[in-house]
Amino acid sequence: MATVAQSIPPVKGTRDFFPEDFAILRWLTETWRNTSRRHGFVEFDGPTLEHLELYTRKSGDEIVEQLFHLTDRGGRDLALRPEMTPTLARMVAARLGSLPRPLKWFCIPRMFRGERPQRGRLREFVQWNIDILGTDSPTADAECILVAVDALRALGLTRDDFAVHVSDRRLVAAILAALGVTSEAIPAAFDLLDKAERLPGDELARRWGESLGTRVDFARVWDALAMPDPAALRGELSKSADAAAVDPVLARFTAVLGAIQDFGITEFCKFDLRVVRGLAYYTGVVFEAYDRPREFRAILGGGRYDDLLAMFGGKPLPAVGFGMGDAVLLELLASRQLTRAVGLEPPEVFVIEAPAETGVAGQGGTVRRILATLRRAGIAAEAGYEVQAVAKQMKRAAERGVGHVIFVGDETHSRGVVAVKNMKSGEQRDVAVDALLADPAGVIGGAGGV
RNA sequence: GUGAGCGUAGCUCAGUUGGCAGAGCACCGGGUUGUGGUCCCGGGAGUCGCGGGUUCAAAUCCCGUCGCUCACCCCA
Repeated sequence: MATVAQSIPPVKGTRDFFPEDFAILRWLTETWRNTSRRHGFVEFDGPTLEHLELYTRKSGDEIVEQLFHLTDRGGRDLALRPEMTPTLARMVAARLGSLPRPLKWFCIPRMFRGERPQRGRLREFVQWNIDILGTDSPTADAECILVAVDALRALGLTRDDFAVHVSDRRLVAAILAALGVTSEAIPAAFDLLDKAERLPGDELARRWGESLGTRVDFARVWDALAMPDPAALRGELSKSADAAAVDPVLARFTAVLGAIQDFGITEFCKFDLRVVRGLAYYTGVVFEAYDRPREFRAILGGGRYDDLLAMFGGKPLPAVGFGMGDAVLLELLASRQLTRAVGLEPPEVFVIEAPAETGVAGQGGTVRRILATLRRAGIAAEAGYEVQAVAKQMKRAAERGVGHVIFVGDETHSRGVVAVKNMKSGEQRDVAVDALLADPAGVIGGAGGV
């Protein structure tokens, strides 16, 4: 019987959004959208389908295994977009000369990844992207963090729920260098630091030794990165020959922290050099937000990527931004019972047609005229398709939570009136059909407010 | 691609020395023919994931298979 549902379920890692589910997703995306606008960002979008090469050029061929790729009839290799940055880079590069800078753009695309789903990771998901392009100001770095914090607060999360861990790759690199990691080995070190908390200790030590040799002890590095504030860097770097080279980086990072302070979100942030991000293209400040108990994966991640745009557009363009996916965030919000729904609001008015006495004409036509007039006037109105017992229809109206019920029945036939009932107060009065049709907003408003 | 756990009604699940498949929620109907969410009564619904084996008898035991979940790989 229900064989389709059984034999053709949703594709693994994708989700059916029933109205009550979609209402939660809408709440989330509209909060993202409103937050973006408050902070001066404009929305853009690009195609869901892109040339495969757009992704392989930056990341190499191995990424093909991790995305959905297909071939069109002309033999072109295409991919469902697994990330937004290449599309953004192309669009910006196309109009680089004419766009006023800086650019503050956001988007809320659906994205796809061809991997096995697991907790907080799906094959189709929604990700909010915030990017500021064309400025290397430390204020822009801090502003991205401000936007992220503001959105999470708008969703109901507090300083007890999450923290943004702020770091800078160049500072981490300086510490690694001071501890003896060669510059060639730094990318591999970043990669392992990014995985450090997910890998078992022995596996981590094995890979560390494999990539970096045994001369530099991982535990030593890990401890050094736990320093509580940037000032401690000087002590850590005192032995290093080129400690002075770090000063400009440190000064800029301090400026970012100062801007965070000015924005009033210091209590939501945490200095944490153990955050480096897995991607190779970050060039400076990087940050990730986590729930405080660290029960879930990272809620968001981002940072400065000053060299990436040049790879696509030819001309360099400094940039900073972050991405925040819906999967982990919705799990966190659900665990705090903070999820809300928008778009499921009940209609303001429910029109009930009472069964007519024998010999009296039905009032279906009047019901339909009232419905259409109310809706034209901007008042959401509903009615059943069949005439049922009034008690039954009242039950439906009450369950849906409508504000007003309009009764259409024999009095409508005999006296030209309907009864308008305010469901909250219980107050009910007769209103001429003509008056209702002439001024629906006045009647409904007058019956007890919208 | 690797490893572990789990598959019984739409949902959450119960169902052990193998013996006729159940509960709650949800849904639908009714509670004396024109006004409320509670409450009462009733109803539909499942090839117990699928296939094979053992047995007089399998949701239950054995083998296989598919699916889901979680972890790993990867993390944009």
